[in-house]
Amino acid sequence: MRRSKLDTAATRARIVESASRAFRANGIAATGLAEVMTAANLTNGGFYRHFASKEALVTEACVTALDSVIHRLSAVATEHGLPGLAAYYLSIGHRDDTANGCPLAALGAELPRTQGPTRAAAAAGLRALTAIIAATPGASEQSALAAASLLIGAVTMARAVDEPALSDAILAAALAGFGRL
Amino acid sequence: MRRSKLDTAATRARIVESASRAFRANGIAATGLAEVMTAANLTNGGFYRHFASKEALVTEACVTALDSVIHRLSAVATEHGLPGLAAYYLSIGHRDDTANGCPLAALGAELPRTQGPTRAAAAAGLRALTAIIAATPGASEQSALAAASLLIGAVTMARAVDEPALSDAILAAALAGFGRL
DNA sequence: TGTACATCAGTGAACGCGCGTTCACTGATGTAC
DNA sequence: TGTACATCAGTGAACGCGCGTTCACTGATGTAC
Repeated sequence: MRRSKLDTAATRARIVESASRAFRANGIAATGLAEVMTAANLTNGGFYRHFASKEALVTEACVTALDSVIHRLSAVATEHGLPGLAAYYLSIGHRDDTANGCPLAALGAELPRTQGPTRAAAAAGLRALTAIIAATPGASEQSALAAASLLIGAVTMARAVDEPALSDAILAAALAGFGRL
Repeated sequence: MRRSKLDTAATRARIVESASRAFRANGIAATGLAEVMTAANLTNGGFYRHFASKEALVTEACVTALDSVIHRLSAVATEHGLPGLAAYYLSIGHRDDTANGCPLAALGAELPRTQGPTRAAAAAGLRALTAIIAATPGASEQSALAAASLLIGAVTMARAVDEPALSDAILAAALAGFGRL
């Protein structure tokens, strides 16, 4: 039955939230809408009251995930400086919590195959991450872009390999390398 | 009808080759076996004469792609040194030819969700890339691991964003940063 | 070396299944008077 | 402010479709004598 505007907005937010975690954890193509809706305590059918298509949800889920992660990273950088930001991004906790981590690292290879708005959001997210890194006396925009790429590549690879020692070594090497960029 | 052992081996290689390109170009989850078989000039049904499952093909396709790319990168490094290697990996040509490029950059985010053998192959590939970079007087294993992560992250992001200027800037920034690692 | 037969690569149709999407229906919410 | 009715969020079943996989069949290849 019909719900209040407040309830409707809350439901929509719950779908986006659940999708944003599922996409990061299992990939966009491998995540079904039924799975997302079930995780949000809803049934399939209601989906299209909130979104025009799966792609529209993908865009919103990416935007939301990026907003949340950028906000968190920004707070860490303010409190602990650039070394703290790198340590946080390259932490074992971040590596092991793909579902709540940076979507650029979780979905990187899938982003080229998403639609325009999603890719634009990804670009904005990368710019934002770069801006956080560049907001330091002496840091150039260019070196910040390289540093951001290093963070994303390292976490992606740390998750890809199946040898714990190598995975840890990637994070440690990237942390050391981050200071040199 | 039955084929000669030579023909059979050639067919199998054709399937692996076609799969290795399709997986890199479109992702593993988004690539169907029918698509792979059609690209290899075969029909669906024959697939299981050569492979036990899609996952088995994924592993072989990754191994093959990694072998070929590592071999190419090794040759470039021998001929043009480390700067040449970085310039090659971070080239616009590599960025724009995902189907024939490095599978670590093309499939990075999908690798955590593949089976053991595929992830082991990815780890071996990353080690091989790191070894090529570390095979330079004065280069440490650790900085090579960070450098490899930078290359992979940069190409992944250069493909993800939809703004050509930003994409080019990522590659340029990574090339400059590579020298500092 | 020649013959008879078993093997098996490849075809093309079919299997069950889960996908994204649609729809008729319910009943509380929101709106118009 | 109270009433009558239109709206629409959510349900649950169904749609067509393409997926990975299986299978009966064909006929050239490989093998055994």
